[in-house]
Amino acid sequence: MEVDLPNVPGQSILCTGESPPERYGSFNPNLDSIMPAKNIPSLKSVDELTLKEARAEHEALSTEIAEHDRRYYEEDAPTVSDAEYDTLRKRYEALEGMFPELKTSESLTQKVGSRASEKFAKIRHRVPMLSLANGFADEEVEEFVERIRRFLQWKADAPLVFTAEPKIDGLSLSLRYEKGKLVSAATRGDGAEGEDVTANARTVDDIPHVLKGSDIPDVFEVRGEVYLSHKDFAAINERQEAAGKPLFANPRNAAAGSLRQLDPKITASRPLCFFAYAWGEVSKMPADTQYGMMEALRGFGFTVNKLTRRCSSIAEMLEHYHEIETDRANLGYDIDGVVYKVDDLGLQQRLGFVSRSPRWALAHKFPAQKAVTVLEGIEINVGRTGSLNPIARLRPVTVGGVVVSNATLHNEDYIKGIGGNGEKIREGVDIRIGDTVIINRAGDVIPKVLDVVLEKRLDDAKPYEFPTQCPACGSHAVREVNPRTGKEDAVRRCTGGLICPAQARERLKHFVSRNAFDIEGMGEQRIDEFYEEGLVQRPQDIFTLAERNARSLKRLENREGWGATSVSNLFAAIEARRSIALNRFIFALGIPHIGETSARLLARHFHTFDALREAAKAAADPESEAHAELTAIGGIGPVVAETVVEFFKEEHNEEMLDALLAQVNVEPMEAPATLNSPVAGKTVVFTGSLEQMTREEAKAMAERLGAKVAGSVSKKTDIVVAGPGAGSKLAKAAEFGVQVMDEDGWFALVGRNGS
DNA sequence: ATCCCTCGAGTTCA
DNA sequence: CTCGAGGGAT
Repeated sequence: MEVDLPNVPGQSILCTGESPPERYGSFNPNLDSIMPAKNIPSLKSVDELTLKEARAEHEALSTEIAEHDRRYYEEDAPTVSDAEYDTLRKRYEALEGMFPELKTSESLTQKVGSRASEKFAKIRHRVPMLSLANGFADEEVEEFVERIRRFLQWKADAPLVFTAEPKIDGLSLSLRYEKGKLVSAATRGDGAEGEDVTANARTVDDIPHVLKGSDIPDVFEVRGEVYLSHKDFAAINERQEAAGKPLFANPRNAAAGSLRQLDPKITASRPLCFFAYAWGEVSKMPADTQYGMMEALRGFGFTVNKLTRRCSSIAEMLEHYHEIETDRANLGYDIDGVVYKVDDLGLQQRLGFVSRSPRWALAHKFPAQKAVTVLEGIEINVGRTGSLNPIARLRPVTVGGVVVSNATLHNEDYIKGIGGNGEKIREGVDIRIGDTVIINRAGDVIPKVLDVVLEKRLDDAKPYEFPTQCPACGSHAVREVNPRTGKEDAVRRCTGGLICPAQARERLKHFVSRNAFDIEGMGEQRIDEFYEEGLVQRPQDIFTLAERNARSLKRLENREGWGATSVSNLFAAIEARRSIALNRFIFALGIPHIGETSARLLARHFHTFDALREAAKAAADPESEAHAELTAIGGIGPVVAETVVEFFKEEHNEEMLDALLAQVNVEPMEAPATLNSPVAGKTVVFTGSLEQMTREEAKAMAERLGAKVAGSVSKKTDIVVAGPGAGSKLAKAAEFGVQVMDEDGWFALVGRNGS
């Protein structure tokens, strides 16, 4: 058996030109983290065109768009993604905006029946649609309940009631009713913003157009799951087959496909069902428990799942879980687990959220489907940070309706059968090429090698030798030793740094990615090509591309598959990003350990890029004030500070920054919007034992109000909330003259529930 | 010194 | 979605 080490280890994922599926955003109350860059700045290159050029481009676009429209409407076979279509359309409109004489009666913008600029309009959820924490083992349910008891400081014998209901495997939908009438329906989308599928939702029998009953809140957002029964799924697939159309892999895909039909008539012909189980914005709550809400929903005319129960102990929860599991095959629709929720809505509110899921709910999933296949090879990809990432190449196998041919192997130790904190496969069992392996899809998504079938191991199978040289540049690849713990890092990294082409490409991909510069049309493939051809090798090259192209003989327009339009689209996308928010800019640099969150922390603290840069350079001396300032930022510790310092020390980076800053405008970050609360922007320290709330609750509450919560008192502290038994911190507060109050004082200041 | 949580950086397929 | 590691609390 041979190992195929690819020369070019970059990713092999296809770039469709469409932006990748939305990654989850952060669902903290402040949603700025997931907001796209503000308004798109003017398309600069349009106003540089002469009328003659504009006319030519306008005409070309007109033909192209008309053709896409025809394909879309008449053949139902579009050849471009919606995103690409939109770019064309926007450019077209921009041209007309600049040269109104182009706007004749022949213009596509003047004709009716033109395709809407996007398939579905977006709807912003007033209350984000969150995901649930999940677990597989019974113990995880116990931990979940324990965690809640601890958080609430609930005594062991104090009653705590949960609801338990099947977790439907469909699509989440949010329905908005105003004065009892259905006004809109939106898919979950990324949780913050979904697609408007109102017309389609109206065709679902289980979704009432008007709520029943008398005491109906003015605003009621009902959430639940759209799904297809097994019977209807089979019928739809029969019809698809008869019509020679591709079959749906599973009921969930079929339901998704049906709901996202542009023509509601098609949706109407698919017998979709809907279970209600949650809510978003509600002007007046009809009940104060989860179970009560379910009953209320039924009263309003919704279908709620019959298997919803109230449970008052872990034993009851598990019993109901196993009951549902036993019944699973007979339900007639797909479920993938059981959801537990704290019944009391007051307690739900107290429990609040951890990152992006509620602390008061857990999805207890059924064991994931497994499959057996053969490990045909191990490939090594090189990441942006130089990490050597092993990928299992598998003999293709179907797991849960999807064909899987790759899976991650995590790192060297995982292959060797040495477990870190996470699970190892099995004590002392390593993974070898040619092995028969068991895989599943973790959380039904990411394929993972679970175990090796040792009985089937080939006699000549040898332990896999993890490369100690970078497959891309040949540099040494090492596992650094963590100076604190004296332990080796789990990942082996290429030491090639700037000379490693794989790292350079990955850094570029990061730079243009959605949460960084977000340059549309700069996908994996295009970066790879441009890099290869020497057109774009460093971030700053992106912004001089158009200029160089204009001078060069080897023009982009002459490349195969490139027309004037694709080139002007790309340039327009680049121009649109010449101005960028500070936090995005910092994130885009790809400094190790600086992700979205830390980038925002730095942006908020320094306000301008120059300030950050100055501070980082001054912090080269670990004894300096600047160094202390860095580590004083909450969330930035010694390791992260050091990495930032190192980044700005590097001469190549200096050069890159100078070149880049000559090309782009980094918008200073304004001081965080002062929330309308008495503690907004203040730094609060809680000390002593708190009697009316737990520390965690206090912290969550203060942060909700826009305050920063610190652990120790300094001269930057604004308020110290001291309970009984407060000691040194109280003394410090006196020393610095910081305002001190007790819990009652705190509540008097901010109100009982923190609103 | 050790826990717990959050974050970053990697990952699949359609 | 997962892991490992950093940061902060204990």
